[in-house]
Amino acid sequence: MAEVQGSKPSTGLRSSLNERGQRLTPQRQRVLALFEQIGEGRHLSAEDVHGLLAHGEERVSLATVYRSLRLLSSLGLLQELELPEGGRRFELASDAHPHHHHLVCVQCGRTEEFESAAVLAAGEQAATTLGFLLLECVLNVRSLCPQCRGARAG
Amino acid sequence: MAEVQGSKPSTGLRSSLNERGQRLTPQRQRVLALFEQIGEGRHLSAEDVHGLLAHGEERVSLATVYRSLRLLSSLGLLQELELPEGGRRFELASDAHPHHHHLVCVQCGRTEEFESAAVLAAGEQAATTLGFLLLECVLNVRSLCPQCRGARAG
DNA sequence: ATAAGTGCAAATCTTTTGCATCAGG
DNA sequence: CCTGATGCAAAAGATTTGCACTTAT
Repeated sequence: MAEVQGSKPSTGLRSSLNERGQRLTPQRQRVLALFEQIGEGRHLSAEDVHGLLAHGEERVSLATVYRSLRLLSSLGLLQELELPEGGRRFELASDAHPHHHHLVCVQCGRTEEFESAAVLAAGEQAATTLGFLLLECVLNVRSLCPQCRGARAG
Repeated sequence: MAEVQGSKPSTGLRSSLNERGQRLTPQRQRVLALFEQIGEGRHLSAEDVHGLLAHGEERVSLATVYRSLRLLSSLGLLQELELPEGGRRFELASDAHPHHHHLVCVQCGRTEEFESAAVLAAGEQAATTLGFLLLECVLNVRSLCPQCRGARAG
């Protein structure tokens, strides 16, 4: 099912790179393709990416994974997460869901995503009031999921 | 205005610790007092805390700073931030502003805080919908401050 | 060709731990 | 006293960097 080929999703990647005099390498394509294959809501650390690409010919050195994550983020193709629990993580930046929010269970780590026009509006209002230009707006709701909630309540 | 004395703010600290069979040590008091002295909106890393407490008798070893930050956070007296730019940071947890949001300039790092009932309401609605129990709700707005905005438009 | 990118290993952080010593309750 | 806490230094992770070699353009 998750059989997506690295075939030709890098159209945007190639042009972004060319503009900056940078090159489209198989490593960069693999890293980006990995995020595209696993789907939008997934959060991966550098180590995760390195591990997932460890297959046969697909391997990318950890140093290059770090370099690629930074590059792809700066190109706006990946988004660095802001969830403190457990190191730096990245997810695919989505045009469809540029300002999506996270409901995180602080107990078990379960994460659900959601969107909210009201939140975006509030963020925009705050930005405007202070003269800032909003780029992205992410709400993190630290909470207890149904299971952990039950467990704690005893 | 922000003239808070380190004198006797540890009332809550002492009792919280006693409940858990833990001790009120001068190091823990110093770390907490530092956050109280610098005021609510300030974000400090472990290294910052260690540096700021480096004065004469006040010094606290870095290892203890780390241990204290974790402890104070678990007691709810400090709050770990979720801003990726530049390592783990903490701020004083405030009863007055439990769910405050951050407007962060991605260029220069300038950070402004604000509150919003609408955001909290949205967070609560999402939590309720999915059966989660909301603990805390933090909106991070990545943006460009007036200065950097001007510079970039240049 | 030629400058950018990669892999590897070494160098840097950042954070955690083991252990002997110290001190709060 | 006795157990929890501290400081130090070593250990463990996480991320970055120097360099010789490879490769997109």
